[in-house]
Amino acid sequence: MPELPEVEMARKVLVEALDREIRAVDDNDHWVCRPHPPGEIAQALVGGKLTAAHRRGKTMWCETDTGHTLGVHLGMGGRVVVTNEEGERVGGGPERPDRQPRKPEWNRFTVVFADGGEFRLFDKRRLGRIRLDPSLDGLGPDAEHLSPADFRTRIARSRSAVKARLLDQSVLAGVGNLLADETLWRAKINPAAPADELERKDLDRLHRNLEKALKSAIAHGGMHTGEVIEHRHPDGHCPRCGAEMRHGTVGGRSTWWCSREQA
DNA sequence: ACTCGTGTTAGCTG
DNA sequence: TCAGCTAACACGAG
Repeated sequence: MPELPEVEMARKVLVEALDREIRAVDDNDHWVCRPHPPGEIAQALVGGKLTAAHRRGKTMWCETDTGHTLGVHLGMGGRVVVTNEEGERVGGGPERPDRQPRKPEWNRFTVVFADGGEFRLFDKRRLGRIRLDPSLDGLGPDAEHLSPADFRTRIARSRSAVKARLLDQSVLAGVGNLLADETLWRAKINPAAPADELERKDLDRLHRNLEKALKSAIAHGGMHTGEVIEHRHPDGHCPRCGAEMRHGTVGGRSTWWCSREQA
């Protein structure tokens, strides 16, 4: 689920976990908490507090008053859950009903506060990740705050497909598969076009449409609200011109584009 | 029954 | 050095 817009919503939930004394931590999921052995994250956090919640791209991290930072990544389908002393969810919108019964083992990481509330990483697929003192080296600047000039030089620095450049988190942080397709569709650029062959006007148009797509997704509650997203399927048609949508693999990911406008 | 997928990363290959 | 592929994670959807 999560791309930059969804992760920003998760960060706001995480704010509800700040300034509460940490009584216990369950860090026993060795995959989600790798490379930390069980107990290592707990030892670093218990007795302290989370003091700030940050985000760059899809990566979140909390400052603490114990000298550590706590990295939180949602992977493909992770969710941040924060509860109050009554065990009620806080910080999110209206709680959407779960289709399937929620299995306790899908809580991959838990921080228990002295007030009885909790912060949990809920993640069925186990693709999320919790790390102590994560390095942000190698993570590009946030996709939301990038100058046109910086965007142009970063994207066009390689001959890879332009979609692969958008997805590369070291180039810019926050663009996932759906946002990449939405942005390229809005800009009418073929996803497989070599990035270093794009003209300046194409790169600037791509940047403007990335900002528009991001702004729209954040305002409407996530990438699923993108204009072309619902047309990414066989028999789908371009919502602008009506031409057939094409499908293929670009940058190693499933990709849909308009056969006429993004030829 | 079987394939695909909103993400990341280490390891391998040409 | 760069670019592309694969496996691993584990579940839901079609």
